[in-house]
Amino acid sequence: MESDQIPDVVVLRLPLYVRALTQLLEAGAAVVSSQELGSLLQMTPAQIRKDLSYFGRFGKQGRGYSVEFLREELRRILGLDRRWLACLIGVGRLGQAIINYPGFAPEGFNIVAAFDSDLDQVGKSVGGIDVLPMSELQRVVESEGIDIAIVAVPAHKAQKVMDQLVSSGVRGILNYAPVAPQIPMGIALRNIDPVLSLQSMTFYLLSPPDGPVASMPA
Amino acid sequence: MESDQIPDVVVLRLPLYVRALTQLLEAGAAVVSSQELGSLLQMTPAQIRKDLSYFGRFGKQGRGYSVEFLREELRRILGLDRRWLACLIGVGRLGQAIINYPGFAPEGFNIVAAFDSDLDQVGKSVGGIDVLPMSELQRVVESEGIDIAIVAVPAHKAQKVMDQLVSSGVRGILNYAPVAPQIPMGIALRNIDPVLSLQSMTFYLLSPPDGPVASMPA
DNA sequence: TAATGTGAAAACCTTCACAGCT
DNA sequence: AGCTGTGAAGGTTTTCACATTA
Repeated sequence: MESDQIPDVVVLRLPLYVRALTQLLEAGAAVVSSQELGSLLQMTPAQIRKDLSYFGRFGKQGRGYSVEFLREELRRILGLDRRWLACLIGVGRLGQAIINYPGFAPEGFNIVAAFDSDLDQVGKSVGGIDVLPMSELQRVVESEGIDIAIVAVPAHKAQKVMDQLVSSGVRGILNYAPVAPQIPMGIALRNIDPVLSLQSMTFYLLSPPDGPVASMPA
Repeated sequence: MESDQIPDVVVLRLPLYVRALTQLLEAGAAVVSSQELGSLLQMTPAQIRKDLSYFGRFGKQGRGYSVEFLREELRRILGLDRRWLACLIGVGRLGQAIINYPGFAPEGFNIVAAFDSDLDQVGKSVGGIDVLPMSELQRVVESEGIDIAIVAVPAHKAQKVMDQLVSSGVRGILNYAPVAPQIPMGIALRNIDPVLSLQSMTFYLLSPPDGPVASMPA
């Protein structure tokens, strides 16, 4: 065995810490305690300290954490200190909204290619990117060094696209199609599904609970 | 004390079951076992049976579950057997994509009003819906009986909007802004944040694990 | 026979509480 | 004096395994 496996839930929380630390940095804070960070994110200080302890010892006892240092470390751990190239599959309405979404590039995620199986779309330019046919997928993924694919195709085409992506060499998939894709081990998958979010939310709208109602932002 | 509290993770999975059952129904399946459902969703049969057992006894021993019956029951439990009215806050690029997204209405989620604090946007029609000023929020939420708000405003405006929504009487919030909102207990909150999803995914792209890499589709 | 429903066990995650460092 | 880092405790979720029943 090598180093202990990091719980998935912990990895899901690290980007939240990075975001909070970025805010603090912009606000001019030099040091932060787990207490403060916790109240900012509505989490317990103990959870934050425990999460960080999986990766090292970043704080100074009696003082807290250097905002800038901790932020840098977490960004390095998550691989956010470099650029990631992504391609988009499907340039319908949703795909176009994704390619024009201004939130990806500033965070280091660059959409550098777009594909569509509809030959009427191929050749068009969407958000400044030429739409290529699916037959070009593997070649472009390899030549450009694309790591991530963003899938915005109709549900009934999603599994086939996933299969093509996996064999093209993409290593991570951000899936917007409302399906539960079958993906081999070793490929990272994240699903974005607002309908699913609403459908679990309504449970709590029917029978308001006593306790707090919230969700992991993921 | 009344009936035992249902774990949140269980509620998050119910819509997945509903979706799989809908597919099975369309494929003409009359009966399904937890085994089959599990392989469709890449979950263990035991987990599915346990999840369902929180709500009742829906199966027949030796046979499995009636696809149609189980689907109906789960839809009733989640409150999906009725319409839900939603309003949209923020009609920028993202907001327009949301209002034009064709996936909500067929699932019973109807966006019936849109608001924006930018008075240049007010009065326009987006996706067939008139954009109203924020000052109209409370009146419209009450008169139309709106339960859910979808937030698509810039990060720096999000918390203020949340506060307005809470006092307007909305009971659930689907948040697309990249922030961790402070919300009082009793309001249901779901966050949609593709950047956060990518930022946790890259961890696994750096150091490919031995185990499977996946995420709750939420 | 075949698959559910469920207590009990195991695994996992969060919180506690305090030793130890600055 | 104050806050981290962390074993241990506590709580929650998943998995097991089998009695039960159609």
